[in-house]
Parts: sequence; structure tokens; C-alpha cells
Amino acid sequence: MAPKSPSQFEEIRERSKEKILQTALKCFAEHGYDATSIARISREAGVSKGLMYNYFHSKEDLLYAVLNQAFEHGDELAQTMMQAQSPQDRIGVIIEQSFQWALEHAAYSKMMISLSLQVGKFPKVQEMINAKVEGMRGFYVHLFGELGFENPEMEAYTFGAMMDGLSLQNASVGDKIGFDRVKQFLLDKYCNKNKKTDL
Amino acid sequence: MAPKSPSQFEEIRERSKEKILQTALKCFAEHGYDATSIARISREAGVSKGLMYNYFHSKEDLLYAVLNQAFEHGDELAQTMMQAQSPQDRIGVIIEQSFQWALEHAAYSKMMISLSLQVGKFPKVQEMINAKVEGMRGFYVHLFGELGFENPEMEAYTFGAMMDGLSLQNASVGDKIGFDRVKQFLLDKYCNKNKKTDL
Amino acid sequence: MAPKSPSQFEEIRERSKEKILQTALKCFAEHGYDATSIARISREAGVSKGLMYNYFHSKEDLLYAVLNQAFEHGDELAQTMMQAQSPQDRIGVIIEQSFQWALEHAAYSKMMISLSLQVGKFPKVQEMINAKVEGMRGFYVHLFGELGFENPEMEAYTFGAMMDGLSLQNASVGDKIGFDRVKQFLLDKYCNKNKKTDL
Amino acid sequence: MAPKSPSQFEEIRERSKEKILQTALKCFAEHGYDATSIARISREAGVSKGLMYNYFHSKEDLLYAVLNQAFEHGDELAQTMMQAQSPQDRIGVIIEQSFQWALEHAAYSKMMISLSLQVGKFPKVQEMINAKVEGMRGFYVHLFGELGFENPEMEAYTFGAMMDGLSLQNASVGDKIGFDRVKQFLLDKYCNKNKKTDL
DNA sequence: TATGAATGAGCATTCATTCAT
DNA sequence: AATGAATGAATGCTCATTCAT
Repeated sequence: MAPKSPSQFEEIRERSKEKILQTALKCFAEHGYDATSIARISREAGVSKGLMYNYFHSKEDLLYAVLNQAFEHGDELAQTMMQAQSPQDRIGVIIEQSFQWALEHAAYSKMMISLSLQVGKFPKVQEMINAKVEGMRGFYVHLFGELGFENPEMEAYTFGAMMDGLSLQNASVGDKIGFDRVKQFLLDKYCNKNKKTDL
Repeated sequence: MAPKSPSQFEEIRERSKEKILQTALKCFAEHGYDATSIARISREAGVSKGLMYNYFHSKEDLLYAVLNQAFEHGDELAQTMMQAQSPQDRIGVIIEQSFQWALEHAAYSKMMISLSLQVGKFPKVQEMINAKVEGMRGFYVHLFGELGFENPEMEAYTFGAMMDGLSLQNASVGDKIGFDRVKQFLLDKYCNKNKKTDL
Repeated sequence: MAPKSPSQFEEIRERSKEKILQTALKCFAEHGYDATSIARISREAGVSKGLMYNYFHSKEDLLYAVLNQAFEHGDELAQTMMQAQSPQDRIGVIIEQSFQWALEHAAYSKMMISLSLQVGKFPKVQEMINAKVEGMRGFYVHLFGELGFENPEMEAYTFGAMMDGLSLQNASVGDKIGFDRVKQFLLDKYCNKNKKTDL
Repeated sequence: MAPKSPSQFEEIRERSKEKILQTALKCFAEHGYDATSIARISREAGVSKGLMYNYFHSKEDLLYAVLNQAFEHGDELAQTMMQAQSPQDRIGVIIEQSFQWALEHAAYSKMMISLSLQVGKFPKVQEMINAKVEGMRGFYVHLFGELGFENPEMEAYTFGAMMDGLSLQNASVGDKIGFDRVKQFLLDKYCNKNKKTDL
């Protein structure tokens, strides 16, 4: 009965929006963007279809919002990676984190790869992904230089391709070969870490 | 006056079928299976929607036909690869051919990757792809053993992942970094070939 | 400003649903289930095609809903029939009511007969109709026994067949011969009622 | 090689036409008019789709041709019936023949009833059926007069309705109650035949 | 006479989006 | 802020019919 204060409205808005975003991420990752209907998202988020259009202009808009949030998480991850001191530690952290992330968020990777393949359809998505990839590549090149490789650019590029390939494998058929062993192999190769990780 | 001869009909059939298959491949690759409508394929192939069902029972059937054609191409490639004599030559041929194939048939790769991500939807496709991949992996492991690597299994696996990753790059954003240089880098790394290719 | 109340929605839903059901019955009866397109029903009901799927999962579902409504009417009728005291009154009521129902709801009869002929296609419909018919037959046999017929089973069966035949006549060519006279003839025959009905 | 004589052509025409008609009757009876595609008829008749349009203007035309042929058979049957000498024999023959025909050609009855229910769609079919029914009714009325019934018109009408109803029963659920017993019951009732038939 | 490739209108169904309340 | 009824264009698919040979 009592009129709500502006801040209360704001809070309600944020809660609904967040709920929608989370549900949308889950659905997009689980079934893909195309196969996820607005009806499903709204049902699973417990809101009406109409409300979704209150916060997001269109289904595509919702996708961008979801991706932006996801990229923010990715950035936090990148920050963590860069805090390691020695180059060997840094690449170790990258390998560790990448595997962990890929395994824990397989559905999410799947969505990203899927989107990146629909070339003309989501130019904004392409841009977002490209920017990330380019940034990552620059970082890799520098890192492989520090590690003393002769051709850091190509090393960085092929290393990145390999990590992408592993992610693709995981996204498509899952962990059939044992990613733990692959991770250990890579750690040995790039960091000379002989001690087993506890994973 | 006389009815068309069976061979005339056969020729007409083959021509239409081939036209549809090619257009379907192009569309599936460019926009993905789901986002490609029968209407679009028929429009771009210059035939009626109805005709497609004269040759293919369903959209899914058409997909399988396209894939079978693709796999036939792939098999021819595999034959070529295995004819090289020394292990160094073999991996060289693999690298050369893979790059060439990926660049020339980016459409196929794109479609395959896209399909491999829709896990539950096309069990037949999964099977076809898995069988190929497993076969390839076995071949790789043996090859890296011959090449004297300490851990041929992991080397094979990471090498395969890298090639997949490159293919994915090509399929999503195209050749931005210069695959020629990457190819040369890999040839140098795995075959000690110092002479530049003429590309 | 405020969202519609649940009861408002409920009312709107009921109105639309009822409109669709009535139109569907009319169309199914007039042209048969197969020959009636969803487009036609929605057009005649004055709603969009899409809306129909808001209330009924499929065309078949819509059919079942229509049938259920019809059976409810039938059940009410059966209740009335059984309230008559003497056997003569009961068969009189049956004859009166059957004629009245067949004439007033020719659409229902037509649809039912039509469906009952498509044997393998709607097992559920077959079941529903068979159950009704069997129940009715049992009732008839008992009744003709009470009326003192020598072979109540056969009398009941042929009586039922005759009523079905009349219904079929009405459904196909309409009342060409004057069902009133037929009804009077049957009342005279089975109830010795000499007084004219007011129909 | 040798040019065919006109009579040879004629013979070929007749053979093809007859084959198509027979197959069409079989298909229409088995699956109904609507559910039978031209493709199916031509396939099962072993001719091309095009040829069918050489002999019959349309699918509807084919239906009329099929029905005409069928009615001719029916007429032969009627001739047989009328050759019996006494009225008692005549109605006996009618009952016997009707049951035999209905049981042997259930699919065919089904098609007729089905068609007769699609009122506006096949006016010609309606006409054909109505003409037959009227003719039959006249014959029945006369017969029931000869048999000494008080109200021959109504007796004829209800008798016809009953036979129709039995046919409908047979067409929809088949012989569940034992038509033999029903037949015997009717023979006893109308012909005072006490001797069992050998069926 | 005979063929079957080709057409296009029609079907049931789905779904992003709008809007009155 | 929030609802869900309503829309209509699009989808995969079917089938009677036409036509060049």
C-alpha cells in the first residue's frame, strides 16, 4: 500500500534484471542461443515475457548483456593471471586457470564458439570476442618472449590455437582423453614443473 | 513425343541434386544448420522448395548427404597423407594438406565444428565425426612415436588440438594472422625444413 | 498501470477458448477433421493462428477438447433418460431425446461418425466412442428385456443400429423424409402412445 | 518398332485405365480419399503420375470414375435381388446379400459413408448416392407393402436405416457382436425362415 | 502413349514481439 | 513495474498438378 521509494524500485529492477541475465546465460549455454526461446527464459526466471522487454530491447540485446557480464568475469580471471611474478609462474597460472575454467564452464565455452561461428549474424559479438582474443594474443606474445622462445609470435599463436582446440574438444565430446594428463604435460613442457599438482 | 530416356532423367536428377547439395553446404557453413531454412537453400539453388523433397527426405537427410560428400573428400586427403615415405615427410604432408584443406574448404570445417557442438541433436553426425577423429588420433600417435618424441600420445593430442584450434580460428574470423607463416613455422618445427615454400 | 488481475485474465482466456472450441466444432462437423485447417478455424473464430496454440497444444488436442465437450452434453442427456419411471416411458424418452439431439446437434453427430470411420488414426477417440456405445447397448438390452421382447439383445442391437442409421441419414443428406413422422411411428410402435406430440 | 494399330492403342489405353481404377478403388477404400495421394496410386498401379492425368482430369475426376464403376457392380447386385419370386424371398435375398456385401467390402462402405458426410465438397457424389438411395427406398416401400405391413413407407425407411446403421457399425469397429446372429434374427423376423443358414 | 522432374499453394506449428491493462 | 493474451511472419514439409520430352 505504501508508495515505494525510488531506491526500492531500483532494487527491484536490479533483482529482476539479474535474475533474467543469469537464467538467460544458463539457457543460452545449455541449449544454444537459437534453440532458447524467450518463453523459456521468462518461465525459468519466473517473470513474464513482457517484463523482459522492459529491460532488454530484444533477444539479441539480451545476448549482448549476457556476454558483457560474462566478459567481466573473464577480465577478473585475466587480472589474477597477471599477478604471478615470474614468466614461468604466469604461464603456469594461465594453463591451470584455462583448464579449470574450460571444465567448469563447458556450456559457456560452447555458446561462445557457436556464436563466433555465425559470422555475419552478430557483428557486435564478433567484435567483443575479437577484442578479447587480440588482447590475449598480445599478452601471450610478450610472455613467450620473456620465456626466451625464438619466435614468440608464432609460439603464442600456436599455443593459443592449441588451448582453443582443447576447449573445442571439451565443448563437443567432453573430456574423453583425460585433460588432467594433458595439463600436466603442458605444465612440464612450459614451466619445468616436475612436482605433480594436487588436481 | 517419346518419354525421356532413363539416362536423361538420371542426368537431370544428378544435376539438380548436385546443385542443391552445393548450395546447402554453402548455406549450412555460412549460417549454421538451424539458421538455414529450406526456403533459403532452394531460393539460392534456383529450384522450388518442393523439389528438394524429391531428392532428400528431410532437412536432416540433406545434412547427412552434405556430410557424406564432405567425408569422401576427407578420405581422399587421408589417402594422400599416408603415402609419404619418411615420418618427417608424412607430418609435412599432413601440415601442408591440412592448411590447404582448411583454407579451401573453410565452409566444410565451419559446418563440422558447428555441428559437433550441438551434442545431443545429431547422434549420427557425432558418430561420424568421432570415428574420423579417433582414427586420426591413432595415426598421429604412431607418427609422433616414429618422430622420436618422448610422449607421443600427448604430443599427438596437443598437435591435433592445435590444428583444430587453427581451423576454428579460420572458420570464425578467417585468416587474420597469416596462416602461411604459421604453416612455415610448423614445418620448420616438425620437419626441419629450412627451405621456404613458394607460397 | 497495474497488471491485469488473474481473474480478468481467466475471463479473457475462457472467452477465447470457448470461441475457438465452438468454431472448431462447427468446422470439424461441416468439413471433417482433416479438411479443416487451423487457418480456417482461426479465421472463422476471428483470432490469430498463433493464439490457438496458446490454448491447445495441437490440432489433435483441439479435437479432443471438442469431443470432451460433446460427451459432457451426451452425459447430461443420458441422465435425463434414466429418470423416466416405466420402461415404456424410458424408451419414449430415448426416442424423443435422440431425435431432438440428432436434429439440434447434427454437427456433433457428423463429426463423431466421421471420426469413428478413421479407425487407426485416433485411438483415443475410438476408445471414448466405444465406451459410450457399449454402455448404451447394455442399457438398451436391459430395457428391451423389461419391455418383454423375446430376444432383447438382438432387439436392442437392431434398434441401436436403426437409430445410428437415422443419425447418419441426417448427418449426410439432412431431414429429407420428415423425421417427425419417423419419430411418431417409432413412438407408436414401442410405446403405444397414440397421442400426438406437440413437435 | 512396328507402328501399333489403332485397336492395339485402344487396348493399351483400356488396360492402363482399368489398372488405375482398380488401384484407386483399393487405395481410396483402404485409406480414404483425402489420405490417398496421387503419388501412391500411381506407384501402386505401376504407372507414372503424368499418365493418370492423361485419363482422368483430376483426383476428383478419378474418384467419380471409381464410384461409377462401383455403382455398376451395385446395380448387378440389385438385379439379382429382384429376381426372387415371393416378397419373402426377396427380402431374404436382400438381407443375405447386404450382409455378405457389407462384410466383404467393408472398406468400400467406409469410403462411401465417409464421402457422403463431406456434404458440400463432392456434390456429384452426393447426387449419385442420393439417386441410389431413393431408388432403393422406392423398392423397399413397395416390398414392405407386398409383405402386408400397415405402414410400408415407415417400415421401409426404418429398415433401411437399420441396414445403414449395421453397415456403419461394421465400417467403424468391425463385427464385434456377431453379424451372423443379427442376420439370422432378421431373417426370422421378416421371412419366418426357421431353418438355420449354413453360415 | 508415357515419363517423372518441377512447381507452388497449402499445411501444422513456433516464436519474437507488442500492447491494453 | 508487471502481466500474459494476441499477433503474424517464418519454418519444415506435402501433394495435386503441369510440362518438356
